[in-house]
Amino acid sequence: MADNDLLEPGPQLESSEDKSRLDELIAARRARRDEIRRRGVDPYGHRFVRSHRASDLHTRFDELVGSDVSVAGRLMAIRLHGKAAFADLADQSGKIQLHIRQDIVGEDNYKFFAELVEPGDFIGAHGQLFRTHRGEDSVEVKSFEFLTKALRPLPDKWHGLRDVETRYRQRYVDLMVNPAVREVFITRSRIITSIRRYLDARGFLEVETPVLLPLAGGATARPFKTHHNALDMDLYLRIATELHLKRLVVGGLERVYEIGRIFRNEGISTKHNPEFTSLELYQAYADYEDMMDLTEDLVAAVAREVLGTTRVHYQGHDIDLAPPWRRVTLRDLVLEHAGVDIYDLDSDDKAKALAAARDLTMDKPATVGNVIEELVDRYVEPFLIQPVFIKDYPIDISPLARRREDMPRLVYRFEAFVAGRELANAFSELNDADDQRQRFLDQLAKRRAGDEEAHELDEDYIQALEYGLCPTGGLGIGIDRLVMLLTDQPSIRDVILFPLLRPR
RNA sequence: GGGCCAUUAGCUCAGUGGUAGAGCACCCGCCUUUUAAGCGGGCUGUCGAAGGUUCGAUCCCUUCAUGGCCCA
Repeated sequence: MADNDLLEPGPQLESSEDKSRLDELIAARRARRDEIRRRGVDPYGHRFVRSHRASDLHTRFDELVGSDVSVAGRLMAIRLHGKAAFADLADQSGKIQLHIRQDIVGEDNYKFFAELVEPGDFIGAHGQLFRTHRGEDSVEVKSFEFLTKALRPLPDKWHGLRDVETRYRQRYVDLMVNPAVREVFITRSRIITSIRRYLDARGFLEVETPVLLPLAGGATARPFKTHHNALDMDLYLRIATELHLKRLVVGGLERVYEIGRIFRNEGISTKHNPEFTSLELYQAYADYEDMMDLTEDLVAAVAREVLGTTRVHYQGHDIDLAPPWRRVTLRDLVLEHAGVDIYDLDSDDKAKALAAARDLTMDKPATVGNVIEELVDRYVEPFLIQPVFIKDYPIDISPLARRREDMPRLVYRFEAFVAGRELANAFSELNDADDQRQRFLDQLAKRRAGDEEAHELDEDYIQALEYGLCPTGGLGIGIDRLVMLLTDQPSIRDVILFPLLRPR
């Protein structure tokens, strides 16, 4: 490369009267990119063969010191010292310091680096691993290749990017400058991999069921609506995978699961994003007690594999996910914390009276089930820090769960709570087609009474049950909440790469 | 849906009824083991948007936008 043709002073910019500071910074970087081209170097390189990742050079330093290594990444900082320079090179694994000496790389290359390479750019470097006087593992660069020019400046090297809105809107910037954020999403990926490994090892088959449906069922929620043009037909985005997965069990796939995106047309909060990821699994010949065993074992196994421990720290709480988890009936818990015996709530009128007496804020009709749920929200949830299974739910809020023979107003259903939040929901599946039809009809009645979230009647699902669904246990786990728990993140937006925001 | 808070340079943040500052980044110079490198010099703004009050508004008022927290 040529060593002449230095940049014009104050690179190329005449006046900045109608340009913002950012525009000037970008223009200056563009000018340096063009200068790189003039010197015969492609500012957008093609490939580079690495021998190691940055973190390898630290963890295997004793073994690698003195040998030649090749690393590539984004330059996060450059410290020029006259005829030598230090630079921090970041790849996904971490950072490694580069030392670039004019007497080693040559005057032309050194000038190229000092004048045209800046933080944000990608380079690949080759050289000998050593440790500086101050104890920093570094690569003494013998040669480097320019790989990609960054036209926009990086955020503050010390404070990083803090602005929450920018972090979500420009997650790529968040990821490049906030290593802890990167770590959360790497952990998220490992969690999901670990779940798959766990289930695959136990004979579960991963399947994919439709997202676009003529009717959205399987949960209590409002769906998103869309339209298919060729068929001129309204479609809904799924709000659960449940009904299709159980159809597969009817078909003879005895253990199935799906990890997939669910869409619910509801408010946004630190616990809710309109699209989120669920795990649902169904196991033939199992019941909800088996699902409890599976839930606690699965969560503990994932924690052990991903974190190396079942003891997690969540927002100031020390939580131990090791089985067995406490198992308690909903009745006992509500009695304990709210002083209400839900067995006495045998009519919607009584429920309504209780809601009024307790000043419960009901966003749904004050039915027995809804009032009990509200009692749990208000009086019980905040105390459920350690993992607990709450079992035996009211039938009217559990239209897909099998009825308890001994207490017909309850079903074989549990929810698992950890850190005050629902983590899992499971039941012994209702497999009596006629009972299921009646439950759907009851839901339709609720719909007519103004409950927009009540279930729709799914004729084809009933038909599937009529062919016979063997006794089956089913389980749903909110993946995002599990990730929040295992990464100690307070908001669901911190575990979703691109959370929904209003357009700018 | 309601309440509170925030929005100032590329980033992180101060600030005042009299037309705006710091650190980092950036630019110029010096510097061959630094690491928030250092030293010297320099540049940088639709103060979220629109109205209003005022001689004068980034500041006070209203509305709106976006985000955050809490409540529903």
